[in-house]
Amino acid sequence: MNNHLTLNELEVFLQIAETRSFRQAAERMHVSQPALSRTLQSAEWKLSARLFDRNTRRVELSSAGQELLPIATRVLSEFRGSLSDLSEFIAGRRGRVAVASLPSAAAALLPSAIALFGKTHPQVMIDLQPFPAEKVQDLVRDGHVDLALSIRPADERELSYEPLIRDEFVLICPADHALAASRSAGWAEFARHPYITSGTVTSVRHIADRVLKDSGMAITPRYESSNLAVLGAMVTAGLGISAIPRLALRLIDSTHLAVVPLRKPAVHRELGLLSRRSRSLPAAATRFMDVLRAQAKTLPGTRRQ
Amino acid sequence: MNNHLTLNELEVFLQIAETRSFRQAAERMHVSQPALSRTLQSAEWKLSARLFDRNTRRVELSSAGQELLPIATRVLSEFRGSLSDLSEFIAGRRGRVAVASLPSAAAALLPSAIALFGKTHPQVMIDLQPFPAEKVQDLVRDGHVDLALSIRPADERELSYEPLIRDEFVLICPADHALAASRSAGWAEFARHPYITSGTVTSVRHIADRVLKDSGMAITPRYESSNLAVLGAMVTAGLGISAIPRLALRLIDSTHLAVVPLRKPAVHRELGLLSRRSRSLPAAATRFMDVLRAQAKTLPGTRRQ
DNA sequence: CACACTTACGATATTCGTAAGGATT
DNA sequence: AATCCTTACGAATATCGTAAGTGTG
Repeated sequence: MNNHLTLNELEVFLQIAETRSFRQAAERMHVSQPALSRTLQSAEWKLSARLFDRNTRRVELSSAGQELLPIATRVLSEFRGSLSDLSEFIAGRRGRVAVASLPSAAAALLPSAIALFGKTHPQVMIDLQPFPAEKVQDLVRDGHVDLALSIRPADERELSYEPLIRDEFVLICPADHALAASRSAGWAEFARHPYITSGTVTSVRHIADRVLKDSGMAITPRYESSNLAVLGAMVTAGLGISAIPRLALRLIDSTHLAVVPLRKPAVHRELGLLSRRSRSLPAAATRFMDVLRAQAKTLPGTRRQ
Repeated sequence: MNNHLTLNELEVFLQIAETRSFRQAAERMHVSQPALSRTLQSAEWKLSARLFDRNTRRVELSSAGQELLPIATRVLSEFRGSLSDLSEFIAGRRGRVAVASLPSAAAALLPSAIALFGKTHPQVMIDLQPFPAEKVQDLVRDGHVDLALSIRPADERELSYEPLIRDEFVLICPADHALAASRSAGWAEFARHPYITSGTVTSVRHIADRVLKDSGMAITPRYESSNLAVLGAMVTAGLGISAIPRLALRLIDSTHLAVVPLRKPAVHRELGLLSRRSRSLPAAATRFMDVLRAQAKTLPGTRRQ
């Protein structure tokens, strides 16, 4: 025989204590009165103490009952409160979502998505961490973030990747540059004008290098900056021209820049949702991914795959 | 279907979370492993969320499980702690006992009883309230105290009375008084010497008055004091002699007093345990009553009935 | 005698353990 | 192949509701 009190027994005790009547308590709990009577007896048997001094006309708390009353109230309310908090979490209405992202996506796509998500999920905290692609992958793989916005990972065994947006490469040059008025340009321009590249570790650099290598042209960068804002300033200053994904424009002061789509060949950087396989996501994270997918469709200057 | 979590389900969850293994958790809880598996599934079904990301080789907390872990720990420990406190109370090892008592018994019998009780019940607080007999009865009847030490109540329908000690009346006189050396005395002495009585509302006064009336002697008090300590001082000062129960000597500075048993006739004030009928006593109060009964047997100058 | 709690008893629902199944290393 | 979690199923246990019983005002 188990001599631990049940939550139901506590509840029965509480209802009898409140109504001072077995019959009314039974009505409240939608059970027959004998059933409730037996439940209380079971509790009393387990405690080896009467909880109510009662006869057919009076029901009063015994001393043990008086001692149990605050306990039952506290335990039950804490139990329910906590479990209700938990179901809020499970429903995705409360919690924390850790998101890693390439800096360009963090600046271009995520702020509006976070704002939209926040309207329907005020109790969910979004923790946004901008990092280069490799670091982003590590964060997802190690479980430090729930999801990420990044390029397709080399190894998809542990990581799940879902394409979201295609980000077109554009040429940037000073507003008064000869190319500024062009409707489109080719990568061959980087052989004719000083070429500024982004830092060696970025995904942008990798893609640009590959395109230039495939083209067969021998193009040597004139300058290099691992910081896109600095790179933008260098272009503005007339030091040269560069190629960046359109989304990355959000990281640059483009007031005095001209932006020309690169169409020969057209090159896109694909960005997608990264998450860890074999790990269930918090519901809030799943909801946030839904918002990101919806948001990606409406992004200007990008095309869905 | 009830969709409230069970304490057992919480416990199962906690054990699995601690051991990260269904099999080990089942051993700890002394149930078969399939039973435990089903219990967890029931919890997951009720919450509409997986609590562990698991396969046959790995058991890890899901995000919902991580959220539930501190809740389960807190709820279960509070539940057990509170119920363990309660069983201490029910066993009489913890709690509070409110005791009312005639002042003489409070001074003579109760301090040593409380000291003895305190040795075996360090967690029980005794609240001792000295009052005249009528007030004592009211306190018991209204439930303000659990038990009392007093004279037999006039109405025993609501109050239960159990005789405990018989307290012999003694004559007190100055140490240099003519009666001081007597081995015993009669109530007739109060006709031959100035007689000091206690206040009108006390049980001592009622008994003395009745004895004197029954004796047929016309004895008028010379002085009166409702405070026994003052009465004792008056006797010491030579203003007269008095009759008090032997226990009341504890309320008096008897350094310069002589105490002579009153034997013609021998008169006793009976004191007993008073408690309320139809009301279960806290276990600690019952234990204290046991100590009082034992203590009463050993009291010098009194005889058990 | 009317009302409220308790006891009795048959029916229902829940929980359990054993045994077989399936998946991962 | 070994280990661990899941599913299946019959058995044991617990809980329930109806009806009869008991006591109090």
